[in-house]
Amino acid sequence: MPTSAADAAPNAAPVDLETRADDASHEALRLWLRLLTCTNLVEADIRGRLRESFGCTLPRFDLMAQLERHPEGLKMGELSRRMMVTGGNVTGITDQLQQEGLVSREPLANDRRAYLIRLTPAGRAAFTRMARAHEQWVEQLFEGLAETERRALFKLLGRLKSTLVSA
Amino acid sequence: MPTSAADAAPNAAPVDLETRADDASHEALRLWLRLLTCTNLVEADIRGRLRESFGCTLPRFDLMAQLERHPEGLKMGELSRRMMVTGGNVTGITDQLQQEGLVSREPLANDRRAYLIRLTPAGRAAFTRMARAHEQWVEQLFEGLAETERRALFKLLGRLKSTLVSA
DNA sequence: CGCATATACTTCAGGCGTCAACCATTTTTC
DNA sequence: GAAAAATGGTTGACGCCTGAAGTATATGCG
Repeated sequence: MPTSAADAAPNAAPVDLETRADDASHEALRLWLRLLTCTNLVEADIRGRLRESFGCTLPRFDLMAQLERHPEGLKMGELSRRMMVTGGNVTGITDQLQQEGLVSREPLANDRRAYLIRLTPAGRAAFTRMARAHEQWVEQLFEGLAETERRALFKLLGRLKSTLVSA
Repeated sequence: MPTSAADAAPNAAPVDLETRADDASHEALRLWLRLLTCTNLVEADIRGRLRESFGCTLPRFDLMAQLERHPEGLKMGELSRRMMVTGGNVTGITDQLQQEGLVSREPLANDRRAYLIRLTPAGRAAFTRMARAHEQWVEQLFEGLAETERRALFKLLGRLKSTLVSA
């Protein structure tokens, strides 16, 4: 939780521009802090429930979720990109899910370097059970916001996201 | 990155309520997903810069930031609560910062179980340098949003946060 | 007082995540 | 075609983070 270093006592020097700059920074900082807090709160809640109810972790769930919506299979790199984590990380999670028989690594005809990762039937079944609960949890977490608020928030985050990726 | 299990082909069964419920869930899910993405993008950027520019990690920076704004010192438990991480985690990070001479653990008169963690002069100096850059990074990351957008987003996140903690 | 409970912190095992280095296989380039 | 570069994936070292169990001190209550 970052904070700022500059809430010192006021001084007599020309503070116009600097004060404005500081204020802008503070404002952005507080926005960022709040964004992070909200994400942490939601994430902690979901992770806890996932663990309690299904003995599953969030990353495992997320990986399976990607596969679920891409039944044709995904390569490791695609998984990595979609999950916004590094390749090495995906390797580890995939290894475990494969060990547990929830996903499969199939060789690719054209490219002998790559695999195609898919949910096994068991994996699909396990994921479906979890996804139902997961959807409800998320809906509950956000239902304190009115429909219009959710829509507005969604839109603003969309704006933010687009400026972030293009920056 | 969670997704939903239900974009199957349309069927003829009565889909009214269920469809609505699904839509509401999908909506919340997409909102959550977008929130997470934005946070991840910002966090990754800042972490990378912090590492490149100062060889520091985000958690270390955050811990020091908490101490900076509480010069009277904080107990481990307070740090843990403010940083929204477990106590065990704070122990580890504090150990390292202490090793590096950036923070100090001072015994507490009333309570021999607790310490008071404080920035050392060296720690304060190091943090001040980093905080200056950090503020600019954050401001840059959000400057793609107009002032009114930032304000609106800040407000909406405040609403979300309050519903989350009270839930 | 003396026991029970609560609090402050640490430790440990294990999973997540990064980065950097590495191997194997394409693809490019000349 | 062969050397060079790019791509797909894995590995290993290291740090963050959690949950559960453990230690030490404080507090409450009979």
